[in-house]
Amino acid sequence: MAVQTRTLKTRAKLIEAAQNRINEAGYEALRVEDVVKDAGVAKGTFFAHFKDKDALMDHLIGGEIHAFLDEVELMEPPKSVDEILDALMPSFEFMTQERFVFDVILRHSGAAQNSEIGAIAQTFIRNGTVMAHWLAHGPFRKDIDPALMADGVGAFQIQALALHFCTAHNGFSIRDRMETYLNAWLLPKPSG
Amino acid sequence: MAVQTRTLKTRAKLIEAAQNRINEAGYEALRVEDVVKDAGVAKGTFFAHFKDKDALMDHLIGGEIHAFLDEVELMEPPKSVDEILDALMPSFEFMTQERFVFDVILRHSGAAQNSEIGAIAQTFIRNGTVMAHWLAHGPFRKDIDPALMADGVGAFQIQALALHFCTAHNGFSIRDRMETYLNAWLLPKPSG
DNA sequence: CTATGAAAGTGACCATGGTCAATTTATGGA
DNA sequence: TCCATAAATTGACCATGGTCACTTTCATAG
Repeated sequence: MAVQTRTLKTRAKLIEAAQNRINEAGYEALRVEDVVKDAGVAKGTFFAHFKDKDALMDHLIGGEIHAFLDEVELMEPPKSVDEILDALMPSFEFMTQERFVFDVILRHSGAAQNSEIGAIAQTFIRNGTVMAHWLAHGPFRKDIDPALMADGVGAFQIQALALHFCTAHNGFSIRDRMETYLNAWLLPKPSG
Repeated sequence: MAVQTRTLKTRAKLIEAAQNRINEAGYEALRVEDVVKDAGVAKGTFFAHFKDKDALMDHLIGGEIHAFLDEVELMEPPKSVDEILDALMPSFEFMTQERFVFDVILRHSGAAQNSEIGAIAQTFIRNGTVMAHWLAHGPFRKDIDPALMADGVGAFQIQALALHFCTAHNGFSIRDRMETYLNAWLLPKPSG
């Protein structure tokens, strides 16, 4: 049997309720119990729709990041590290709004450990694709595969975000740190 | 008043009980209730010694990693990417034994968000120090600060470990992936 | 040796995510 | 229209991490 309209409606109610709560009080404060109460369904229903609370978080946070990527994909390939940073900063802002959000992203960035790939993991893949295309067409090092370059940008992204939450490493903004990383990664000058 | 002997004994009992359980059934299966039962103390006592379960994990996992670093610090500075990998692999093995372990490490790698720095975060700092020293004295690129190089190695480490748990990225071993990363990061050849 | 205040320890209790046997609702065929 | 089956939903219940008012133990001043 195909999925019923009812199912889609319930799912929509759950997601809307969750989003509303998050808009009010942030991601960390979200409680499954509140969501099902607002959505007017039983607790068990929630878990029929989402494997666990984290799956909902993956869906919602992944959705936000996908929206940023929609913007990013419309851009011209950047011609400098600075232009790359301009493109990345909006999503960085989102990812650092709450430590909790970044933790969810971290947990899910390496893709689902088992089953199918989640929304956040998808954004990383999508990000890699866009980035590889950009890097292949920009004024950057040519000695390595653009996919590898993109992979590295992803790694430095995580690093910069992680250090942002680290009390020992303040004083540098994420953008400044990323700029240092990307210059060293994309524009190495080992001879000079 | 100074800390009492009693305190140290209780703490030791808790840690020993936890370590035994972990040796039996792994990190993920650890239950606070089991630990306090084995240690012969009340649940509340556990939380008087550790802020939360994660703090115990940080202590135990951080301890293991510190032991690897003890070995690493005795080594001669490596003369190639391959030798760096030889030095890193043992701890990689430990970090990938359980997805759960890697998640704990990820959560704590960026140092404590608030209060004082945890054991795992310390290992990252220590690792950075050793690595910077190595890189400064090895046949690697000279156009950037060794500390920055070390920082990058850390970022690629996380990336390689994360991808190891990603079903979409199998076929490459961690070591192979790290080798690719480190060659591109430490020995760039943008001209050729 | 005893009183006293601080440190350590206790366990009933709470918060919250997650499960599952039972129930209700939808769908398609006879 | 009615039945059989699958899908969807329910909510009591469980697992487990974490809290806190209270009790016990310790160290030291007098």
